[in-house]
Amino acid sequence: MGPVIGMTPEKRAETPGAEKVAGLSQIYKMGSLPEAVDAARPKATLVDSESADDELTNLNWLHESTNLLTNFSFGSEGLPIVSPLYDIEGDDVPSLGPSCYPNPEKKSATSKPPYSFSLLIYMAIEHSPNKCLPVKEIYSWILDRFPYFATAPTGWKNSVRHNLSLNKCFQKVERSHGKVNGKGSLWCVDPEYKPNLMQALKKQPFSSALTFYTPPASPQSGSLSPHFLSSVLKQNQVRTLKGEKPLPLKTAMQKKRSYSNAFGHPSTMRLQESHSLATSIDPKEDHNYSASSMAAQRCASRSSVSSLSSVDESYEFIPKSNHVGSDGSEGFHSEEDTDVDYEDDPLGDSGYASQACADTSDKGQPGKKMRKQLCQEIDEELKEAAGSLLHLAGIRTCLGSLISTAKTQNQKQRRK
DNA sequence: GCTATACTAAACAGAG
DNA sequence: TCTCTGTTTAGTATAG
Repeated sequence: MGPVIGMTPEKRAETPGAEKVAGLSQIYKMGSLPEAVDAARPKATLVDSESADDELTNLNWLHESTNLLTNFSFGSEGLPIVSPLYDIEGDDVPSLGPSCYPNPEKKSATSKPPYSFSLLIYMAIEHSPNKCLPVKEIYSWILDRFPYFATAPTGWKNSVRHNLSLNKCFQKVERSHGKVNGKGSLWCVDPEYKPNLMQALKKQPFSSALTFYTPPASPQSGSLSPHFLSSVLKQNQVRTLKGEKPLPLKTAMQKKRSYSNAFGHPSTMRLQESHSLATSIDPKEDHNYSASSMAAQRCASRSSVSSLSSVDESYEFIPKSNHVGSDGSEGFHSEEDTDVDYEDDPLGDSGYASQACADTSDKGQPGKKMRKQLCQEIDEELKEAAGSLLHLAGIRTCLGSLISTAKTQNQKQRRK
């Protein structure tokens, strides 16, 4: 069984038929949804695929979805877009507005939402432009979408925090340490568990939340993985120690792309990275949420934070001497320059990084323009990276399921 | 009855 | 000091 991904939140929910206003057309459009399920397919493929994709076997939740994806798509790569979900639901729901969210929940303002807290948090985070939110923004989002909580006892906030802390689907990403504004950390969805959450959402009476899924910013960005990011980070740390200029992320990406072009198809590289990401998690990891496994969970959870947080860490490893503002050299800015004020711009399109940049550019220091430009560049890189992480999670799941399916079919053919 | 999952409450510490 | 955030523990409810 998976982590706390909304197993039976609506069991006690007071809004049973709460309308399937799901934006299925959005799901249809969004392409690389790995959670598509063909209910008609027999279960068992995972067993067969064990040797081929070991890391999948540690995800017990996948046993429920071994019928995943006979139909799926990499929307951005020109493959046919077929959404079994769409078929299953059998609905032709009108496309949603720009917000991508129909607000079905508001129909039952006084009723308890049929989602578990983990799903609510997931939706909130996914709905944010940067796929990262501080707790306060998560509260706000939930309050906005589910007015029920406005009148509910404040204990729900405690539950939200409790969930964030305990549920390893969520990763804490430290904000910069400049401590100008904003308490606490940002919370992101661990890409590794994104499919789990999507799966859980799909199991909800109405899976409107699936419409939150957003494809990566660009096809190219699919080549960025947490491992890649952290490797760039490490390289730069070494370079910094050596007194060299840090390698900008974009440069590293270019090098990587040229490498993948030379030695294989880029998509292959992506999949390899995806695999490495997956294998970074202990196969024996306990995914339960029970008290007996809390400690193990916490270990696993905390260890998995590093991959994602490396994006954020990239702000921190540059010594002040290398700072752009001081010598005009390129590179990442130091942590003191990256403070975020979420109160002023709670994750607008500018996002975390750009907000940080705005802060830095207002201090009237030399190299202002250059810094601003660099900040924008970094902002774009981070956005790409964020999109890539999500994309990789989907690709990995798709691949695993495809392998499983192919193996099963092979075996069936051999038996014949 | 047992187990797993989810929710709630409470206490506590640290930071702003 | 107060509030917010994050962590931890304990207890309860529900479903399988």
